Amino acid sequence: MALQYSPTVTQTRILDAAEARIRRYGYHGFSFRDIATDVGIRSASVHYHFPTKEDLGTQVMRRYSARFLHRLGDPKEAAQAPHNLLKRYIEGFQKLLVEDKMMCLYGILGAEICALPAPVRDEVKRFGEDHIKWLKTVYRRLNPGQKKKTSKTKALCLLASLEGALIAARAAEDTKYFERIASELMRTHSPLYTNKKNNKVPSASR
Amino acid sequence: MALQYSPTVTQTRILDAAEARIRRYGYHGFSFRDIATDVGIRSASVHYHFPTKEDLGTQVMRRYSARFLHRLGDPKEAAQAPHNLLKRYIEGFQKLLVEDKMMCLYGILGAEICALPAPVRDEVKRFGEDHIKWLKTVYRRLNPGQKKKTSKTKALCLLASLEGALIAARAAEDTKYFERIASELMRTHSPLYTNKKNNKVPSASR
DNA sequence: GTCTATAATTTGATAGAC
DNA sequence: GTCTATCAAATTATAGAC
Repeated sequence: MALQYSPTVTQTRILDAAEARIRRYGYHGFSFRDIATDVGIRSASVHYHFPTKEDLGTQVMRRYSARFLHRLGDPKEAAQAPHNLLKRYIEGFQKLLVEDKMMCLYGILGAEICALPAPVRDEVKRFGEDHIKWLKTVYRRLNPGQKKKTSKTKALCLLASLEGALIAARAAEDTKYFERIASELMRTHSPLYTNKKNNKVPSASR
Repeated sequence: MALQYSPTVTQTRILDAAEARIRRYGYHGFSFRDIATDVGIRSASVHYHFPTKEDLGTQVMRRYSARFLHRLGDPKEAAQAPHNLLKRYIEGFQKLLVEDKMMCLYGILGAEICALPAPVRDEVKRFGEDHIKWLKTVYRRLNPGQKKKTSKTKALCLLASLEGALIAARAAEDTKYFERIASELMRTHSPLYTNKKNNKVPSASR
């Protein structure tokens, strides 16, 4: 399959355009002609790089997942306090909304999961698995005493809350909706944090 | 606009089919011919009842919202303890997943909000407003001392978490994902509840 | 690699007979 | 109210010239 190693400039621009389209309108909300127009080529040229829509969708989701995970970094990195990793995680979602002004691919493709070709569906599924694993690791560090199952449940809760928060904020056309949920999540999920604007970490209370 | 008072049998069957299609595949994932096949008529007959796709989508969302709110009941009903109302609320979402095996319309249409005609978008937005208002009222009853803003934030959190939980559970093809999030939400949002299977209410501890 | 041209299908929507 | 027939546009995708 294409793009296993290094995408060309045109391929990158096609992936960028397709990602933006999907994150706004969903998998069935864009066409090859749309992408062609965005990039400034013809739709046949898009097909040259990505033979089918299924191929393009799969590559878009795969690149998105890899980039997201890369930005998150290693959840076991000793230099990073676990609550800072959680903070970074939540801020990552906030950037999707505020900077990109788009949905998360996992959220929008996950919602229409039944409508997706199997390879795209598999990539969406994998995004979820990867994030739950990453978060589970962070929660284990944050609270080493608790059961593994509890860490996973908390991971699930955070991922679900953030995806839902993106949807609610976009439906209400109010970014603050996301921010209020994010604050509450920081408060709930990381007991070291207060809900005031105090990002400093107390020694080790509670 | 149609359906203001009483839909005919055929109109109801069209709305049922359209709702099921949208909740699985999204707004752009169904056609008038799909609906016609589901109902057993021709696509021109569907257009007779709902002239445009925008009309159909709007009516589907409007009926869904009204039905959901009706099932929730009055959030101020004195006979219902507020934590029971929250429990009912969460169980309502669980039924969408387990019985219907579909998304919530707010979740799937909210995700692709940019791709929707304005009238449909307005109905989606209204669903969110109605639910946040309903939940806010319940949280106010549950904790009369807290700020109004806090109640609204909690309402936002619950709605977002449940929508995200539906997405995560469906993407992972594992209903238990939803159940684990739901349990955690009951624990977090209603301090009277333990996370054990104990639905009885203690007198007034904490 | 990108183009023109086009095939094959599907889409939302309408006209008019019954 | 449902049908047949049809339209115009859009869709995914391919063939072949440059």
